[in-house]
Amino acid sequence: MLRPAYKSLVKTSLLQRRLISSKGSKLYKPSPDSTGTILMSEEPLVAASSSTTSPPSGIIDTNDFSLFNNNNRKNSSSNSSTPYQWKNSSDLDFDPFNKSHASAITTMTRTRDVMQLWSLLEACLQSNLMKRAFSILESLYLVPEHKQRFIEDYNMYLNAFSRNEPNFPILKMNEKLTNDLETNFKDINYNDKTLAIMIHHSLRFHASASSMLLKPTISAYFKMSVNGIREILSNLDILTISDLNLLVNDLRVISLSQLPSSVKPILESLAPSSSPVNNNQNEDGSKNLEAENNSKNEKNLDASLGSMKTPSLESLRDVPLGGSTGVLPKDAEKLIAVDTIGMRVIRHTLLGLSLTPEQKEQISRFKFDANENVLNMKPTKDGDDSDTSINFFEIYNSLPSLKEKKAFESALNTFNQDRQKVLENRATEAARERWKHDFEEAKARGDISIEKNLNAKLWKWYNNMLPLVQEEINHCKSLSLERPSPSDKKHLNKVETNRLDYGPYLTLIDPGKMCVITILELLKLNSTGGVIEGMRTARAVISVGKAIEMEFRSEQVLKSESQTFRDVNKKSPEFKKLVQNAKSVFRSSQIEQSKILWPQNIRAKIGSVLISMLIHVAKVFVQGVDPITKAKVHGEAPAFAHGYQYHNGSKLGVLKIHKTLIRQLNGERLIASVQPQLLPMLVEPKPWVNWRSGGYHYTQSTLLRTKDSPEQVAYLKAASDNGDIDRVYDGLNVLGDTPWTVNRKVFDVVSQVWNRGESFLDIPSAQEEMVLPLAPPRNSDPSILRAWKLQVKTIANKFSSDRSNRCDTNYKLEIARAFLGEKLYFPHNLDFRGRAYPLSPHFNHLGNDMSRGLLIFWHGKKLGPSGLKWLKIHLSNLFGFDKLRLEDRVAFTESHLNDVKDSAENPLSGERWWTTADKPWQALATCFELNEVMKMDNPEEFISHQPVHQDGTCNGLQHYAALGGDVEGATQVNLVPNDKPQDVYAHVARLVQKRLEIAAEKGDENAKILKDKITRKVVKQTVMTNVYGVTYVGATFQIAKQLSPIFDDRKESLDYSKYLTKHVFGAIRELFHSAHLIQDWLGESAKRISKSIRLDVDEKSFKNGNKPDFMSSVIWTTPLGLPIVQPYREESKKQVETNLQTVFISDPFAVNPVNARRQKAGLPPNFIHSLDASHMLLSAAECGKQGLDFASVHDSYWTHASDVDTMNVVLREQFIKLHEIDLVLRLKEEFDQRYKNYVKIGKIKRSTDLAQKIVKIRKDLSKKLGRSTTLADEIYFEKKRQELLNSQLVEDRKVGEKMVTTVSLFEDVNDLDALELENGGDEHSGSSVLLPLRLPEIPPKGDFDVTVLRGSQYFFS
Amino acid sequence: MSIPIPGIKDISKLKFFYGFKYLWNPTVYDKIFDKLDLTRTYKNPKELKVLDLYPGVGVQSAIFYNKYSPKQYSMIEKRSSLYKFLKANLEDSPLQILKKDPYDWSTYSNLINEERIFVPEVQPPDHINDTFLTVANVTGEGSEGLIMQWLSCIGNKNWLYRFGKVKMLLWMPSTTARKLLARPSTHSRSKCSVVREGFTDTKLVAISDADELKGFDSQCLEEWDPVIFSAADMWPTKGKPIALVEMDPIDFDFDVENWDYVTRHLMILKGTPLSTVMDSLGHGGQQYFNSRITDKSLLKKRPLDLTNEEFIYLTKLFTEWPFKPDILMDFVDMYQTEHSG
DNA sequence: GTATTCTCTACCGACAATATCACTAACTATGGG
DNA sequence: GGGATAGTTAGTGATATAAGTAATAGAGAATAG
Repeated sequence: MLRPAYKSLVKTSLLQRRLISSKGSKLYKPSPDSTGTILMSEEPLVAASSSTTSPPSGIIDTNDFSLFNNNNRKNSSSNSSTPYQWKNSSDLDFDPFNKSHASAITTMTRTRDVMQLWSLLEACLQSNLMKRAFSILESLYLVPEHKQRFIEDYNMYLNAFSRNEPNFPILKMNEKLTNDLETNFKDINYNDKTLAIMIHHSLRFHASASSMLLKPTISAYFKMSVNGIREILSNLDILTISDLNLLVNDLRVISLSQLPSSVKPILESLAPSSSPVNNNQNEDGSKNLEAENNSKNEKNLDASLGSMKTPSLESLRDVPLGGSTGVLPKDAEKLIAVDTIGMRVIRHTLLGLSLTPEQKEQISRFKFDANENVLNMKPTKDGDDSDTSINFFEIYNSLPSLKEKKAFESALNTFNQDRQKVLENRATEAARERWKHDFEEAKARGDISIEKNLNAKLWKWYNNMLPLVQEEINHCKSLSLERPSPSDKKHLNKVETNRLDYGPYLTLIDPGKMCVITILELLKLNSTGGVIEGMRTARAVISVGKAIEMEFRSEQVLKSESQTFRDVNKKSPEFKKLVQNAKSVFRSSQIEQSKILWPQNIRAKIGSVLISMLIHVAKVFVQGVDPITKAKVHGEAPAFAHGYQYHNGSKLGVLKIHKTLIRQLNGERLIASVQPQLLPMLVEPKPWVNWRSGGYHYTQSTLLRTKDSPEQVAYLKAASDNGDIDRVYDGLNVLGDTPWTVNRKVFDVVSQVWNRGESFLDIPSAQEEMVLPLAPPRNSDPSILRAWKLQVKTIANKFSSDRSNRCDTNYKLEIARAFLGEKLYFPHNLDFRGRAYPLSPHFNHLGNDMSRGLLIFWHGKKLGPSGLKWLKIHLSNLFGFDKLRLEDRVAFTESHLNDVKDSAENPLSGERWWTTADKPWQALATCFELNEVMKMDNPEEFISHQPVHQDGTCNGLQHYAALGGDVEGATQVNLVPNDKPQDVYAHVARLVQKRLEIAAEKGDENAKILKDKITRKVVKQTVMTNVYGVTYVGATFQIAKQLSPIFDDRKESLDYSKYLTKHVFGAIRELFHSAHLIQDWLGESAKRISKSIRLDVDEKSFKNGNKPDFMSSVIWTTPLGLPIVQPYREESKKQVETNLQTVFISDPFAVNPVNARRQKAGLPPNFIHSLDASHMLLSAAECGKQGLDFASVHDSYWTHASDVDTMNVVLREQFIKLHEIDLVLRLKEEFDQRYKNYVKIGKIKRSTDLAQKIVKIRKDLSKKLGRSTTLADEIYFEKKRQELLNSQLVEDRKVGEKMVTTVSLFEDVNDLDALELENGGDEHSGSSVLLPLRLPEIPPKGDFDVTVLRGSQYFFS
Repeated sequence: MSIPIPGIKDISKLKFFYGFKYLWNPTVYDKIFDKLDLTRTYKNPKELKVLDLYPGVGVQSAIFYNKYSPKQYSMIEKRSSLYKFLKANLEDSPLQILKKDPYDWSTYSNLINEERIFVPEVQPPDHINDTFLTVANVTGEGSEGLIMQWLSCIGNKNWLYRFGKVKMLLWMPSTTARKLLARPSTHSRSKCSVVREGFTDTKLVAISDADELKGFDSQCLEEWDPVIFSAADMWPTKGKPIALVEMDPIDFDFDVENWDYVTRHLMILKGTPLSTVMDSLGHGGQQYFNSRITDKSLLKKRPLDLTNEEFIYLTKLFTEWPFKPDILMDFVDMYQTEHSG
């Protein structure tokens, strides 16, 4: 049958029409009259005004939930302590807390340009392209909205200028500043940072050419201070420690107390033994500044320093003062390696512990040099490991006393701090070194070895690529020098024009590093994106670009860090700690400052330039057969090739990797290509203190994984700056602080299996070639040819997915190997709903069963009285028996003790009982422990490292039941105490069975056939996904998959599935009726919100006066204060030209209408997930407080066996706390408040009075305007009215009150629902009008008392 | 006895189908059949069997039958309303109406092999089959793929082309006709026009919009001298213009699979000269072809400029390439499913 | 005012079509007064 | 030197691409009328 056209043709054309719809393009050039407020994207799009005016109140700032205790729905809205922070502030602005939609449209347009300029400015300054930088400044100056923040950009420039021209005399510098600010940038005033730069410059100039002017000049600058001297001094990114030392100890123009607290201890220790004379003198003058200057960071540091002992003067006496300021380090890398002090001390500390002679021997031999011992990444043969590295975990475990353990950990931590730094900063160099090493070794053995050894080959590529990159950089540099102004593009060919775009960025990073990164990225991307032997070009260029940017960022942090602290030589570990701490605070602030991200198109361009160079140089030796002579032919071919593939008529750019290389990659250990910056950490992650500071030390990450949505960032930043989400940080920091180590026993088993190359559990086997069926003759029937093609495709896809699967396992394994015996941490951040994920990809506890099996807690805890029981239960759970009574689960394990023993002692050669588990690797890990326990006389003394899980039974439904107060639902998901756990899936299966039986009796054929085939498994997935709003069609597929083994015919199986799905849906709806009411309410609310219009939307943005673009996304606040913004909007993608091809990437700055459908479908699951995330974070924080090691996989909470009881209490209490108030009601109130003055388009009966009045207004208006009115006009007038009503002037308000608009008419209407016509009602006489947005009434709450779950042992089990 | 031809009044009552259009004006049909001069090929129309795919309302079918009175005239129409319409109009006529799906390959094997309702004669490839003619209307917007598949069937000598060189009279959107008939070095030159060149001798017979002619090669137009009619002569009158082409299979002798790969990949960068574009055929392609192409002026051409002869030449070189890529693996897997219960 | 046409298709982590041509606005260069 | 005009180019929008619609089909929303 001919298919309708829309599927293929119209679909694409529509997509295209949308992406190029006039909106997107017009935004680049905002109309000159659009004068929005200043809202750059890094500025709070959310009410800056409200956060400053409204006192922190409500749930966000209160540390307990007492304010939540209002269980009475009717009362709570009038309660003065409202649950959301913004309620108090709504009197200023007519809608104070949401500037993101409408204003964004006018302001974001320019934001985009500014962002691009910024990023270019930063790049130019780093590359010392001062002229071009200055011209960018001039452009930025012209953006009116940007004026307020312009001084920051100027400071950036001035600082670079000073750095570039250290010998620019003090007076001349002053002249320049004056000139710039008085003539070039008239409207701009300096700030304290400007002064800091001037002071720094003066000091430096003085150091090389001593000047009489120094002291008076500096004093003058201090006097010019805008916000006080402390403010100037807080610019640690400008003023170095030696600057401060000069100021405090030599020139004595300032006192110690004026310094930022993070560096005070250092300066104190640097001071001459007689305390500074002028301490008191200045203190008075700066006292009033102290209060306002206390930034959060300082507070934080104070806390951490408070517990630290200040170093005695004794130990610091020989620290040289940073007297000479010398030339700036051009090459920051050199500075990195210096940091090896104190390692002897560590060794001494360690040797002082009770160790076996072997351990002592090991430690004496071990070089405590972070640079040489980053991780065990050397591709040595198995078994060699012990020679070069230490198993810290074993030593730690063998230490007898707690005291010694503490000492050991402390020493290890000091060592690891350095290693972490190296790991994050020097990893590319490490890779390069390894390649070189292997190359030289191979070379000694002859040419063939080089070809055989992957690393040697990479070294060759690297060497060939490097000159190309250098040449390109030179091109870029000379081009930039020739053409300082970016707009001056004449006489340039295409290549050069492009070069002008990416040049400033490309020159930022060491060419060698870029080569390494490019090579590593491409190897990593092998077999991704559905490409058989290669990857998608688009993905490749962006990944490389991103990796380069990431490298740049961490280099930046490192550079400024070493500049500020460069004169501080560390002698004692105590002092070192001091510096380490000051540095970490410093890093936080630095990372935070680097606000500018490279534009996506730049990333793509850079990536493509590098990749095309690699393609050019990377060669492999290949063998082939000459088709004519049949002779074997050898030759050299490019390792990578750029080409295209089609999919459904769409082109797809691909980078193919040569078969030869692929084969080699499959046999290699891939550790060399893991992105080193994102490995697990060796030390505790930097705690989260604000939205973009936390996690890795040098690598920037943000708290939330935003989907390129400025809106999300804006709300997050506002909340973060407001201090509203500190409790989120608390929970997240607990997760990050849990130390882990690799389970050596499990690792050994995995490793054995892996090396055999056979398929085992979910590890696919290592296949060399795929076997394809013989092609049918060409003139066979088309259907036969097609079937064969399909077959080939399926086989190839299976092959390819197996390979990428194996590759993934390879990564996991190699990371695990690298961390054998190490103490490791997983820094976490959140997805946009607030769920926590580890930042490090590949290998973490959220991974598959194998990853989880490979991880155990670093800390061991004695099993104690209940630990053994939980360990046994855990094993039973892992075998899938998680719906038995606890005692039955214990019994299960006890009945299999022999199997446990066999599994632990002969995991591969024995009966392999463990492989029959649901989660075999974790089961194996547990068997290992249980087997050890059984050897003990007193099991309670056994020290356990195994995480034991407690999982919520259908956690989503648990939250729904609590929300709806639904007794029946609550019972089903174990919120109600019961002597045995309820099994939802089994129960649904029974219900379906019952329905089928009834239907069968009525003679339903389908029911007769299906009725005995309903198992728990058939319905499980559908019940689970039902919470996520699975559709009828989707569920049918799921069920069909389960049913397919029963029916031979696929078509038949699908037909039955369709039938069955109806019953399953019916059964679920019946069982969780209340949950569905809430789901429906959430969906309906989301729909209405995303179809609503903000009044202050620029009425000009109505293209068609009656059809506005809907811009409001659904936004809410979690109980922890985290603002959630659903990011679902229409996509707008653009083609961006790169060296290789154009790539199609989304434009992150475009402001697009919301995708109402996704908003609606997403709210129910997202809201629930935001709640389970809150529950988890609350539990994490509390567990952390109680000293537990805690980890989680969303709704599965992990801790030591001995602590399970404690954790169980905590998580129940937190759940109760969470649900003590009516969260649905709270959500509705928040919506009502947030979307207060929004309107929607609806229909009312034309015959009503109201409709008549509206018609009259329209008529009058139409006469006045001389044209027919539109809804846009009505919005305009209503907006005017609202403005008047909110005016400061009484007269205005009076005018506003008298004003009648089509919207104001509805103010007197109480029952909007009665008035409004439903869609498609049989009334033909409805007329479209603007109605105030009203949300549906929330469904009634049942009687379930959430506190009863205190007693439910199967709530989580 | 002649078969009644449905008039515009009758057919305009039917709703339309995704851009499916047809000429209804009998006078234009007269011109078209004059132009086609089918008796040149079918010397003895009484022996002719005609397979009419998507006959629509059957205007053309009726006119054809009245003109030539073939031995068998079978219409295959799946769409219910049209099928009913045909049934009602041609109830007692010798025209055969079958409610089958022309899109489905199995329709033909049933018709020919199993049910033996329509059994054409196999004829040797030295001439156009003179007892079997296919007529089709594939003017629907989404059905271009079907035409392309039929074309590739000519290359495979399967489907209806196992009966020899079977002529086809094919209605299609004029944009499709333009693509198919594009000559080298023209904007519209694309892979499918190379395919057309490789497997068929195709002529434009009629077109519904004079404006459309500017998209075609003027020299060819002179030769074809197509019948031009107006939008008013077709139904529905609005919508994109349509064209009728006459498609005769020709002899060819080259490695179709490799040729397919080479043309497909080269035509992606159809504006890039062969001196740089060959790398997109596989690892080291440029180097290899540089060494093999003797006529260096060929390297200056763009894929767009190449005749099929030249593509065949490149294909020959390609098949002789020791390191040529696996042409079977030329696809991506977009739908890896993850997550199971 | 209804009927046809189009668009999805369970949430999150997650990760993406591209080449070419026509057209236009904006800018550059030119040659003549 | 100024203004007009031809020529150039950057940027955007439109369209074609492959060729059994991936396994699938019915509901609900958007749009045309």
